[in-house]
Amino acid sequence: MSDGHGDARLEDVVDGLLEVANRVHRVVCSVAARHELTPQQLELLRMLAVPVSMRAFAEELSCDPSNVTGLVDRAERLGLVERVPDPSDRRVRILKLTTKGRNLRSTINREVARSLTDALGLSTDDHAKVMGVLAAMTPATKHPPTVQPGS
Amino acid sequence: MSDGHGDARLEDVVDGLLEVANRVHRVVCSVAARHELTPQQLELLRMLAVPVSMRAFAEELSCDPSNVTGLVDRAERLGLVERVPDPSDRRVRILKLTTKGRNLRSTINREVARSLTDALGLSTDDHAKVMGVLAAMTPATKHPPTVQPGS
DNA sequence: GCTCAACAGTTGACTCAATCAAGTATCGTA
DNA sequence: TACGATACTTGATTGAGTCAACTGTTGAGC
Repeated sequence: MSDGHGDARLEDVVDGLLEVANRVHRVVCSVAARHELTPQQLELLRMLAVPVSMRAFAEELSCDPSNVTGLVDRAERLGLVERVPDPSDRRVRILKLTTKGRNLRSTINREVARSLTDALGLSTDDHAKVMGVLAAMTPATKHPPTVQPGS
Repeated sequence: MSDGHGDARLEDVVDGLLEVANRVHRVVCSVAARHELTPQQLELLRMLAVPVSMRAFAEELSCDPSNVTGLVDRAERLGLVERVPDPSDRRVRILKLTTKGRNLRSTINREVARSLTDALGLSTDDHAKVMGVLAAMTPATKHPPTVQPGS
């Protein structure tokens, strides 16, 4: 009976956030499983909208570069990504989705959106309200591409 | 420039949700790491407010029971939980936090709350609004104890 | 031009998480 | 008492993640 949530306790907010994060994660896992991917491979697909170096990818994931090697090895074996040598620096490998990877990415993004709204019971009316709250939560983490379309 | 979020696109809502879930996860990982725990061990501590059987715990996690065996083995080795035989059914092991586990649980809950509000930039004023949205997202997943206090 | 430190990525060893299949012990019931 | 179902464990296997040590490449100083 949360009629007036004016008395929202911190503990409840925290529990709610962890609960929602949990549900989101399960949705991601189930969509991934449907395509015989691991959640990390799904995440990799989602993040590779734009090609990046292994290095940059490891930083986005805030994980060890050697972890990315393994991730990409497996994704490459599935034909989803490729390592393209960077002509301007022969140390660097650029990660790029293959055609198969791009197609799967679109499919998955659609399915995640659908499953997520479904699992969280988000009506279209809620979107604006949710976005308001989400926007307030993501202050400085907006990373717009910052790539020069020219070059 | 999200001035008017009346035109919130589904894609943005999904991205926002995944982003927030991601941040929440990182907060959990960092608090866990601070206490030399894995995120799963932290989750175990959080979930064991009330003792449950291995079986029930596996179901809450929706994972294989054998996974719980490993999880609990490691947590037990750290002195955080114990397996208590259920006198009414000798097949069953009840998972219970030790004193050390309970103490660590309180500490961690406090730290998660603090780090979470910090990482998401949640002012106290936001709590009510956030709770409103969260409550709307968690329709049927409220699992109140359902235990008979009388027994 | 040559040297050397810094950097990008990989490898190997290791731990944890997770799944599955098969096993042991216990329970309930016919 | 015998048997199927249940609770948990074990062993094998895969993926994810870390760390330390390695290979190649780059770039700056000399």
